[in-house]
Amino acid sequence: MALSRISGSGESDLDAAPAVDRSKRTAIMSAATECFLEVGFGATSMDAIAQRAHVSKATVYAHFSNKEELFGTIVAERCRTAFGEGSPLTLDHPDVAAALTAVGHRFVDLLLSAEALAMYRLVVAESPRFPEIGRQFYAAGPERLFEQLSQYLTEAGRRGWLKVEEPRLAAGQFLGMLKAERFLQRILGLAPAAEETLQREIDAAVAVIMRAYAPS
Amino acid sequence: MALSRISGSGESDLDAAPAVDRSKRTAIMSAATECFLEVGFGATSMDAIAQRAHVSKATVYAHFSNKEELFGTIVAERCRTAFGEGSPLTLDHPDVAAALTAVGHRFVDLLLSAEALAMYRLVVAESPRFPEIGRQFYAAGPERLFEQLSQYLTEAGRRGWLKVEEPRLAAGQFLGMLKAERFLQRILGLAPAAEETLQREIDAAVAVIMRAYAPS
DNA sequence: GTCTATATGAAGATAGAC
DNA sequence: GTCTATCTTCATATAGAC
Repeated sequence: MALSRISGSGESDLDAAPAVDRSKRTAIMSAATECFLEVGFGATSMDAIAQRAHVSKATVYAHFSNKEELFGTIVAERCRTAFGEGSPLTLDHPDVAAALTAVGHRFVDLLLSAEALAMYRLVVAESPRFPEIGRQFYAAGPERLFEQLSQYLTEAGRRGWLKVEEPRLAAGQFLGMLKAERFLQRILGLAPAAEETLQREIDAAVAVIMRAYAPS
Repeated sequence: MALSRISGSGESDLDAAPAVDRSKRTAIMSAATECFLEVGFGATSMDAIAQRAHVSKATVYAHFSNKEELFGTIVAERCRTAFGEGSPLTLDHPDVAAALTAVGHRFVDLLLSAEALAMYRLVVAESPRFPEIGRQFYAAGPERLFEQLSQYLTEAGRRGWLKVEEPRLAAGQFLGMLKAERFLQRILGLAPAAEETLQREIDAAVAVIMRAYAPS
C-alpha cells in the first residue's frame, strides 16, 4: 500500500510556491485512496478523509471541488500506476510452457493481491455512477495484459511453436482459466486457496493450452 | 416485475387469509429488490423503497427492523431463487462437444443477463459489509454450476469419452474460458460483444477442452 | 399494521478569519 | 491555502393517532 508519491503526468519544475500545497494534496489523495479502497465510495466521508490526512475538510475542498472529482482523480491515477508502467513481460523465451507459466504466476499474484481485489471491487461497484472509470480500468489493466499475451502467442505461432489462429481469443482463454473460481472466491470473501493449489491450476492451464494449440 | 398489487378499498376477491400483511410485505421486498439492484445498498434510501412500494416508511420498519436486515433478507431470497431451483441441465447426451456447447450457451446467457450483472455487482460491492451474502451467493450460483459440470465430466471420463483426471479443475477451466473478457467488459460498462462473437468463443472453448482432454 | 409528522444525526459543502 | 465553525440537506429511525 502506501502510495506516497503521486505527481501528475509531468514534472512540474515550478516548485516555488506550491511546495506546501503539494504535500497537503498528496496527503489528501493518499488518505482518500485508502478510505475508498477500504470501504468504497458511498461509505467514505469527506470528514474521514480530512481526518486521516491530518487536514481540515475545507482544505480538501480547496483542492478538489467535490467528492466525485476526488474519486475520479484517484481512480484514474491508480489505473495508470497500479498495473505497472513498463510491465517487463519478456516473452522471448524459447520454451513456451515456461513462458506461459511465468505469465500465469505474475497474473495470479497480481489478481489475488489485496490491493487489486479492493480496486476491482471499487471499480465494479461505482462504474455505473462513473462510467469513465470502468473504461479506464479495463484499458489500463486487462486490455494491456491481453494485448501483451496476444502478441506473444502470435509470435510463438509465427515461429511454429504453437498453432494459434486467433491469438487474442487464446490469450483470453488462458487468462480466463487462471482466473476461474479463485478470483471469484476471493472477491466474495471466501477463504483463499492454498498456494500449491494455485500452482497446480497454473500448470494445468498451461498444459491445456499446450495440448490444445500444439503444432500438428 | 412490480408485484405491487394494492387492493384499494378492501375488495379482496380471491385472496383469503393472510391478505393484507403479506401483500404489503411482498410489495416492500419487491420494491427494495429493484432499488438495490438499480443503485446499490448505499444509494438506496428507505424513503425510495417506501415510495416505490406505495407504503409509508413506518410500514417498512414494521416489517424489517432496519435497512441491513431488509437487504440481507432480500439477497438471501434472491440467491435461492435467481439461479433456478432445479436447473435441469440434462447432461446425458452422448455427444460431449454438443453437451458442452449447450452448457456454455446457458452459462453465457445467464452470466450476461442484466439481472445477473446487477446481482453480481451488488454482492461484490457489499460482501465486505455483509460477509454472509458472498458465501451464499457463491454456494447458490457458481458452486452448483461447477458441481454439475464436474459430475458430467466425471461421468464422461468414466465412459471413455474424455480423459479427465481432475474434473473439478477442468470444469473451472471451461467456465473460466467462457467468462473471460466478456463478463468483465459488461460489468465494467463497456459495450457488449456481438452475438456471433460469443458463439465463436463458446465453440472455441469447447474445442480447447475436447482437444486437451481427448482420450489418447 | 398502517399512517402522518418528527426527532436525530451524519455528511457534503461553504463562510470568514488568518 | 488553511483553519474553525456553521449551513443545509437528507436519510435512518421513531412517536403517536387511528
